[in-house]
Amino acid sequence: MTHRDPKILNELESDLRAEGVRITRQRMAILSALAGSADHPTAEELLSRAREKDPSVSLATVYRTLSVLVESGTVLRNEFEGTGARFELADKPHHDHLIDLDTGDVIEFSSKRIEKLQEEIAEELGYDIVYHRLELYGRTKKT
Amino acid sequence: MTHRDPKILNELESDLRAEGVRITRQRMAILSALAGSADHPTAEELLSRAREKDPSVSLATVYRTLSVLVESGTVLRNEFEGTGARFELADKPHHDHLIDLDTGDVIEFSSKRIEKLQEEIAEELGYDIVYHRLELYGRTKKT
DNA sequence: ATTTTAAATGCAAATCATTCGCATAAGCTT
DNA sequence: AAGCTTATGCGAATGATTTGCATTTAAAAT
Repeated sequence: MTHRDPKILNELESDLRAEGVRITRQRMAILSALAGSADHPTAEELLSRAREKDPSVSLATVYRTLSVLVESGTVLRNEFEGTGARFELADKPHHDHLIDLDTGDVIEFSSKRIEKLQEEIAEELGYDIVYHRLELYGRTKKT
Repeated sequence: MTHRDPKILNELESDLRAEGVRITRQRMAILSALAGSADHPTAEELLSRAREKDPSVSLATVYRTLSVLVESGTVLRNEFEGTGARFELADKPHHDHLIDLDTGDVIEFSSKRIEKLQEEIAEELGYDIVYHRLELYGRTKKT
């Protein structure tokens, strides 16, 4: 039912333990809910998915856990237009997003060339890029 | 005191009238406050700047006016990280933004090549881009 | 210029997403 | 198993933005 090998969960858990992050029932429920998500869920969506594994999880804990996971670099927070923040596991190489305006679907893509150009632009302006955000909003081409 | 030729205000006004937008004292105060801003003010900042011209302006009206102006394509709304939305007059050619993480300064830039690559990527994914958002977050290079 | 009519305004209350305070519960160290 | 420290759930607080409503006002009609 999950779209990822469950092995990743154990890895994530030990990585987090190694960083001194306490592993609680709720945190594991949230983490596995996220690992089992093929989309980019909101905190609210993650809450209901996590509750399937542990009904005691509260929304506040989802937010607090996500903060911890984002701090540790385990999770990425995206703020697309419209909805609240959307989260994803940071276990894939860097990518940007294309959002389907009709369905809300989020498609991942990446472009070495765009990244390179961004660096060049920042360089010319005398800046070092710490991070960036690139989102394309569009609709499927009518053929 | 303004960084733009005031001529633009009259143009904006007649364009808006032509679109059937009612011109009120408050709307003019907000519009001219924005035209006189060299930065990317928030609604709150715009409120205090507009109040210098017309003290009767309220925050609700700033928001309502900005909505109208965004709808009409006169104003662009940006949602950078951290603060609330920031606005700018849509009288310049398209550009993206680099945000200085230390000062909050917003620098505009544009890259034909990046735009082109975005189009190509969307094309490959079967999409037409309606709009996009590209923001670089960084700090000045230590020399 | 005055009336008319639909739309804009100010104010305060309502939303929405997210955060926080606090008393209780539960990890992790020994 | 005991103790210390951090995490949790709950509900209240926050911050940005929106909305309902009674009142004012811009622009159209007279």
